[in-house]
Amino acid sequence: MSPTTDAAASTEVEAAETEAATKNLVFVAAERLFALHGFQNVSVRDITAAAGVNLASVNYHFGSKDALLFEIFRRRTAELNRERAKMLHEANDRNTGSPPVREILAALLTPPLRWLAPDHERRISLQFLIRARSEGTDEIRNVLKTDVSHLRRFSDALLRARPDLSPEDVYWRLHFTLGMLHNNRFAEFDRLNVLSEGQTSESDVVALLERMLAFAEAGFKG
Amino acid sequence: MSPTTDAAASTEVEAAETEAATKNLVFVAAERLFALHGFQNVSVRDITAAAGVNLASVNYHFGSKDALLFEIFRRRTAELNRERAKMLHEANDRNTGSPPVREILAALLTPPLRWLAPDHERRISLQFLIRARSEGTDEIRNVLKTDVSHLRRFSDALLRARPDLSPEDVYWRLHFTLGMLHNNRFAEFDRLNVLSEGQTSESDVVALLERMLAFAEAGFKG
DNA sequence: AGGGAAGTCTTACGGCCGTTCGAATTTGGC
DNA sequence: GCCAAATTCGAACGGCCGTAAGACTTCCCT
Repeated sequence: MSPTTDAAASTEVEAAETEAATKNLVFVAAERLFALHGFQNVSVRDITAAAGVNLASVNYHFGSKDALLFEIFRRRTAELNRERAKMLHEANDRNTGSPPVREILAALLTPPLRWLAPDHERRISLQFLIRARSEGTDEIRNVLKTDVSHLRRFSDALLRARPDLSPEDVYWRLHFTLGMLHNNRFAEFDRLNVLSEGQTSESDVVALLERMLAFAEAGFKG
Repeated sequence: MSPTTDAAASTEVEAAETEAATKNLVFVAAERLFALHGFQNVSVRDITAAAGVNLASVNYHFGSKDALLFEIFRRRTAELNRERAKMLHEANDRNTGSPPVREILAALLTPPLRWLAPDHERRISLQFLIRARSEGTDEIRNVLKTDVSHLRRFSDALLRARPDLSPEDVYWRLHFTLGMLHNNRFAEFDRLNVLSEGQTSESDVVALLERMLAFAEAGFKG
C-alpha cells in the first residue's frame, strides 16, 4: 500500500480498524467461528489458533470471551442499523408525506438480504448476528429487549403509512416480518444454494428479497 | 392412587410414561432446563440435582447427555406432528376437494400456539422444541433437514389449494410462515404477558394465533 | 427364602475450559 | 541508541464437565 492510500484509509475507517493487527485478527476469526459453530461451541483456543495469535490475546485486547462476543455484536449491529436507517431516510426523501409500506419494509429487509449474498463482505456478519440474537449472552438479550429505539423508527413510519392500524397491529406484523428474516439460518442458506444451480447467486438473493417483501407487504395489507 | 386408576392410566399412557420413575424425572427436568437455559448451559449435574436423582442416572437411562436431548426432541416432535396431522386430516374431511389455505395454515399453527398457553401442560415443551431447532446437536439439525415428510403433507395440501402457485412459491411462503412461528422466543413470551395485563392469558394466545393466521393467509393470497 | 436382574449410589478419572501471571519481546518517542 | 510503555508469549492454575467403574441396594420371580 502507498502512503497516500494508508492516509486516505485511516481517515475513513473507524478507529477500531486501525488498531493493533492482532486485535483485528481475533475479531474476524471469532466472528467467523461464532457464526459457523455458535458461541458455546467455540473456545478461546479455537479463536486464537484460527487467528494465528497467542492464547492470551483475547483477554488482553477484549477483557474476556463474553466481552469479545458483545463487541462484535455491538459493531455489526451498529453497521446494519446504519444502513437500514439510511434507506429509511432516503425513502422519506423520495416521498411527499409518508412512504408506502413496501418502501419501509424494503429499508428494513434490503440491508440484511444484501449482506446475505454469497460473495458479500458481511455475509458471515449477518450469520453471526442471527445466531447472537438467539444464542447470545444475557447481556445481548437485554440489549435486544431494552434498546428498541431503532425499531421504533420503523414502527412509527409504518403507523404513518397505515394510520388505520392500531399500534398493536403494527407491532405484531413487524414482529412477524422480522421472524421471517431471522429464520434464515444455515439450512436455508444451503437450500438457497441448492435452488440456485445455474443461476448467479446474486440474483437468488434479489429473488428472495422480492419474495419476502411481497409476503410481508401482503401481510400488512390485510 | 387407587389400583383402578393405575390400571386405567397404564392402558392410555404410552409405555415411556410408565417406566421407572427416575427416567421420567430426568426427562422432565432436562426438558425444562434445556428450554429455559439452552443445551450447552445445562450440565448433567444440574439436571440430576433438579430431578432429585443420582448423577449417573442420565447415562444409565439414556446413554449420554446428547442422547437424552435427542430423545426429548424426538418424542415432543412426534407429539406435535401428530396433532398437526390430525387437524389437517379433519380439515380434509370437512371440505370437499381441497381445504382452503386458511384451514391448512390453521392446522400447522394451532397446535404449537395451543401449547404456548401459559397454563398448558406442553408450554415448556414448545419452548424446548424452538430452542432445539436452532441450538441442537448436528444430529437434530440433520433430522430437521432430511426428514421433511411431515412438512410435505402441508406443502402438498397448499399446492392443491393454490394450483396457480409454483412449488417454489409454496415452499418459500411456508418457510416464511414457519419463521413467524419459530421466532416466538422468550422475549416475546414476556412481551405477550406485558400486553396481556387485564385480559386472560388464554385469550391472548388465541388472539396471537388469529394475528398470525391473518398475516400468513394474506401472504399466501398475494 | 434365595438368587439374579435392575436400579441406584459413591467416587473419581481424564479432559477441556476461561483466565492469569511473570517473563520476554517489540514498539515508539527522545 | 535508550528507556519506558505496549504487546506478545509460554505456562500453568483452578474449576467444571461428561462419563465410567464398582460397590451396594431394591425388586421380582421361582
